[in-house]
Amino acid sequence: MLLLGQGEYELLWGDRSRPGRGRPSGLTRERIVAEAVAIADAEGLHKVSMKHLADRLGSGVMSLYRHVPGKDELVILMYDSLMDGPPDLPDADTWRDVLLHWGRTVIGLFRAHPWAITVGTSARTMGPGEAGWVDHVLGRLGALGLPADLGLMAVLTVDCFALGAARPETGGAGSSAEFFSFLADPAAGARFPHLAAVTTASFASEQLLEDYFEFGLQRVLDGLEQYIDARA
Amino acid sequence: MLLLGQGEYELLWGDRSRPGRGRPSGLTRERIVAEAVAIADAEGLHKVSMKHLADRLGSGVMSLYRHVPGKDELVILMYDSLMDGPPDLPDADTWRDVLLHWGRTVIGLFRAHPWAITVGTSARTMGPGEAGWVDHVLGRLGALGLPADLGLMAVLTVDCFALGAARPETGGAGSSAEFFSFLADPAAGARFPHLAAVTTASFASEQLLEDYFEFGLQRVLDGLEQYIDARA
DNA sequence: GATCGATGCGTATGGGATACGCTTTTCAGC
DNA sequence: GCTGAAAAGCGTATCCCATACGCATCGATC
Repeated sequence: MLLLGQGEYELLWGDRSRPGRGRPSGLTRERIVAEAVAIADAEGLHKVSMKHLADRLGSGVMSLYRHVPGKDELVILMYDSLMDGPPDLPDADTWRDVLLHWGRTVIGLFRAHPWAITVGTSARTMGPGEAGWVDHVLGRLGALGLPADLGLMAVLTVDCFALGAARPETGGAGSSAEFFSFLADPAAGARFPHLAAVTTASFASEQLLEDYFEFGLQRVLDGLEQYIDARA
Repeated sequence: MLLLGQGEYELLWGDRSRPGRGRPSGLTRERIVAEAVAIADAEGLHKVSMKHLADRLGSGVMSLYRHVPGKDELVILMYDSLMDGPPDLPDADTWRDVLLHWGRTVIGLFRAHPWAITVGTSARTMGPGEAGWVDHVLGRLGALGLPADLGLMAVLTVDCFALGAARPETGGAGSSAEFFSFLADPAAGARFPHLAAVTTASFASEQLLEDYFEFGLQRVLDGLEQYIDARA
């Protein structure tokens, strides 16, 4: 099936129904996208080449282009496919807990698929998967009494924070020590006195640095709560 | 000058002094990096190719490799070079205002150099430029009475939010309308009822959606303030 | 069974990164 | 000044990648 519009909207939301005529396809967009995600998860996004992908699928390279307009579009579809189906959110009694679980789910997604971080920071059009996820949380938040427009702002805020905190390094252990490894050089300590002082102090409370996502998330929720309470 | 270690640490922090011997270089790493940044700013990161860059510099392609180990490393250097010199922060009387300006400065950087967003979400080692910026804010925060370790956590939190909010689309006008354009289709409205309800409501308070960075930043600062006050 | 329309895919093209090795240039030490 | 070590500059060749084009193939509809 050929895509007519070249915009992302057409790509993500366009009519994908097949006219009855013509040869039915063995390859499907879904298979292609799923395999590409598998490669990206296992070997990194830079290993997702049309050739490698076609080999895995047992097809010719150019066959892929019957189902996907190009490489860039494939990556966009890969991203949206990660959010196919509702997000796995535990039950909660307060909107604050819903947002807490939402934040953890979002960062969990990016930690499981680090290649998606890049896509998330550049996507321009919301796809059906992402729309489904957002719709789902908004439903939960609404049911717990959070006004609609505030709910959207809250979700966007938590989203932004989670996305920004999701740097690949965050996932690994001992990352902060590595991040600040340059301070081992005494000259660097003199060049960056405040930073050196701070990190020396902070290595005592190492926990904080390692868990800065949880720390920040709680702060974000505190801030949202304060704003929403003031509104009520 | 050839780089021995292939790690980012060596790249960013390694000894770059030149032994007296040998031909002095016309090209310098600084010139190369600066030109690459100029290309990325004007034409996008994907237009920064070794060939294009060499042409601009009036040199041969392979000459670049005498000063930079490879393309990936060049991009890392480009990123860090954006933070060469102290950040431009207005004077402020409270640590809250310092953090507010910090957040705006950081997102301003990413809005001015959208290609840097991708790098920021993947960088693993802090370079001298970034260290200088962080050291600078920490100095300001410390002078206004914020304890050192809390300052670092606060800066990291604001950083994460700014980075996550810095999607390229954020800069443009009318982006939220485009982002939700799929809701124009009545079928989508039925499929995503909560989202449809919310956005219909939200388009009344369009301001909020367009300025969600400012909104979120204030919430983050509220949350940090609450936590820090409770500590004191 | 003829036809139309879609699929599968081989080949060719143009670009990109970079390994290798040769040439050129400079300065340290004589 | 001369000489040679050391570093810079860079042309060539190689390999990988995305993708335009066109042809062969296949199935459902008529």
